[in-house]
Amino acid sequence: MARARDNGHKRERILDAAVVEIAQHGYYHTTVAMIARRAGVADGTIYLYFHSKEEILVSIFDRAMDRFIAQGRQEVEQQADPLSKLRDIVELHLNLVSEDRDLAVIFQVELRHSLHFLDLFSRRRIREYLEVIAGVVAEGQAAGLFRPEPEPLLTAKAIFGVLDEMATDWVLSARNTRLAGKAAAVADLLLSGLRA
Amino acid sequence: MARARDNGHKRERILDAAVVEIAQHGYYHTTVAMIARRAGVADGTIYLYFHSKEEILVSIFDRAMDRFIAQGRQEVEQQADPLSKLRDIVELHLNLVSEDRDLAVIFQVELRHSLHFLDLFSRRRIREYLEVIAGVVAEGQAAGLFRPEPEPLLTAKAIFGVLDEMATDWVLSARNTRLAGKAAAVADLLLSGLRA
Amino acid sequence: MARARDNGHKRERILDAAVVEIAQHGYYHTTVAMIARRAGVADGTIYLYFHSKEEILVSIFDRAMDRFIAQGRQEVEQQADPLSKLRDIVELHLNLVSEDRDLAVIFQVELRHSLHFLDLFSRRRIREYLEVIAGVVAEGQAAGLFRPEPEPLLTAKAIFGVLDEMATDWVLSARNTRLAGKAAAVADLLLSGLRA
Amino acid sequence: MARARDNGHKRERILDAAVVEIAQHGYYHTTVAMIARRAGVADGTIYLYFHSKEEILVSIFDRAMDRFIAQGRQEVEQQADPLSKLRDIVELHLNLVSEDRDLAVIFQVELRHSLHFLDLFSRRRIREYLEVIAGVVAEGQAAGLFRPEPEPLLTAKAIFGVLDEMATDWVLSARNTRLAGKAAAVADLLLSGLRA
DNA sequence: AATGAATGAGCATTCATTCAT
DNA sequence: AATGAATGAATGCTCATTCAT
Repeated sequence: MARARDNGHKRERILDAAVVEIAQHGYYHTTVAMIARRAGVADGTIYLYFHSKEEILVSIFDRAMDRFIAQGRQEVEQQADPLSKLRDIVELHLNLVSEDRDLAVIFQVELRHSLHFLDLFSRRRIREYLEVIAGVVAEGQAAGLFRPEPEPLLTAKAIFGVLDEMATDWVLSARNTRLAGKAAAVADLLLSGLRA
Repeated sequence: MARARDNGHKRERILDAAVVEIAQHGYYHTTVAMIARRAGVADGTIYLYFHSKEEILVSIFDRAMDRFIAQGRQEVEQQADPLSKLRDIVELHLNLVSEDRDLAVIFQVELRHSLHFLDLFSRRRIREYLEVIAGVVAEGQAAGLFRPEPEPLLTAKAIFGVLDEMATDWVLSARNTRLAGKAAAVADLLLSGLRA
Repeated sequence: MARARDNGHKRERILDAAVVEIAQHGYYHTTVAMIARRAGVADGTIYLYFHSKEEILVSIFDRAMDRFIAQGRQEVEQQADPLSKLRDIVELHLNLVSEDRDLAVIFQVELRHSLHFLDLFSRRRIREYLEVIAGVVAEGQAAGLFRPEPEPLLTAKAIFGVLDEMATDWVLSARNTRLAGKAAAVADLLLSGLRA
Repeated sequence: MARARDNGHKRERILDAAVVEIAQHGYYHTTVAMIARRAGVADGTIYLYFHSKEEILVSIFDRAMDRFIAQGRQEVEQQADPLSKLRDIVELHLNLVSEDRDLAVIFQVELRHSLHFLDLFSRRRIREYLEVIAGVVAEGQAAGLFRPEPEPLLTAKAIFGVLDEMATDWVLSARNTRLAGKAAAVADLLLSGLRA
């Protein structure tokens, strides 16, 4: 069990190291050796935990999305009102992004690398996330709180698009901007377009 | 003059070839030799027109943005009413994206590659585009047609975010979806959130 | 320890292979792949032991100069008489050159390649060698055995020039000439000019 | 005839440009385009006057050796006394070298490039030069002015070696040294070893 | 499990030379 | 004679991955 925990630790350490290196140098300019050095393991050791360099990227994405979606579902369950749910999702999204700039860089920039990658992996998980949002939209429409015309999934994509653009804009802008501080304004903008 | 036209042609042919290859294989998996072969020139010829492989990517972006912004400004000038202007921008954006799928792949996926690239080049040009949109928003607010609270630039980013997400979604989805067909719905969604 | 010996071996094997290839084809026409093939290692392995192709050339020079200067100093210490010392230096120089023709080719021809290289590396080491000779000249002058007028360093350069020209002449001439056999005549020539 | 003179001029201009560029950047780092630009002609024009880049180097050498040997022979003929003849050769050699530093760099450094080149071309011409010197030595021995033992050709090589080393030393040293100023000392050194 | 030396496929770029104009 | 655009062969170096220890 101590051994198992060590391994867990080592896998995590490798992922943590990869996040820092990839955020700083970009996926293609980060070598496996750089990740190994930062993680404090030998190059070959990486391959005991991951099959390839690409799998490291996928794992970073998966680990983060697990946390992301779990937190999103939790928020949604804690609130009764669809309006508050949406407001909370906006806040959560922008908070999570601004909490870990390195991770944000990877999500907003590095994961867009390859059509292949986006296609196979991330899109499937993002669809999960979109469906959480779409559920809230449908719920609000059913309750007569939101305008009934917009299609929930299209609306969810629009909401995600706005949040994603804010995140990218923040990642690419000067460091001192507060992303989280814009959450209220963004939520207002989105809700005013939805309200019945 | 024949020479000048030939050279223009050759540069264009190289860019056209690069668009196809990069859309298909991604920037890092596209070799200069592949671009040269498709353009029907020798490898070395590429370097008579571009200093480096990266400059090809920048040039693809610049050439497209020139056309994009020019058409955007033209549409904006042709319409008097801010509501119609926004509707036209939405339509134009989605139309241009769906007109050339390879170029769209490059814009929605490949150009997001590197923080460095986004930082130095594309962000500056995208800012120009954002300002065209923000101008329309401010105009609509001044005319009392749009709600006065939302900050024009933030709103422009939100609008761009929605359009960009639609474009990415289309690029990553099955081919037979009609992106242009969604323009009306998207425009409604955006305008309903803005109207006073 | 076996590992350490192996590594030493591998580095030496690469240098040995480089001497043969560069002597035969010249530095610029010797590819790293050629050196690797002869050394029996993969191309990439070269770069575990040397940072660049140029560093291989520098290392050949350094390895040889270390041996050369050490042997020169040893000879000088073993003899008491400045006349015998000079005679021994002449003999040693011409012997060492004629012992390894490939190495001689590199010293007499390939290392003269670039002003930059000569400037930075070889000249500094050659200066060490010149000073050993100049020391003997000064010693002979102090003992009244050599004419007092000639400046020791100028004289050392003259002696080195004669030896170097003999070496180059031998390297560029037909193979069957015996360079070492000329040592006595050369020594006589040099000493007759120095003797008081 | 005007045309012929122009061509002569153009060939000379190309050689002059090549001397400057090769002295500054080395043979392998000088491109044909660089030479063409400095000479004020198109790249292709070079090939109307020279078959290859290497032929330019050969031609630089030949042009200089023609002048060199001619002047050497002239000096030798003007003097009656073998001692004065040798003294003049030393002076001429060092003067010519120090008159054109770029050319000197090429002679002392760049021409040592390749065994092939030294072998085929320069050695033959240098042999001519050595024979002029050897002739003077033999003449001095016949007249009883020089010691009879040293073989004239060996002695000529030794003399050439000394002069060549002085030249290389000057080329590689700081610029302000006066090479010509050392001629007297060098001549003394050489003659003291020869005199009967 | 862990290591890290070794591998070798892969690629952007340069530049001597040619040739249509 | 002169041009200079076009060619394409050639090569140093990197780095993901393997495997003997």
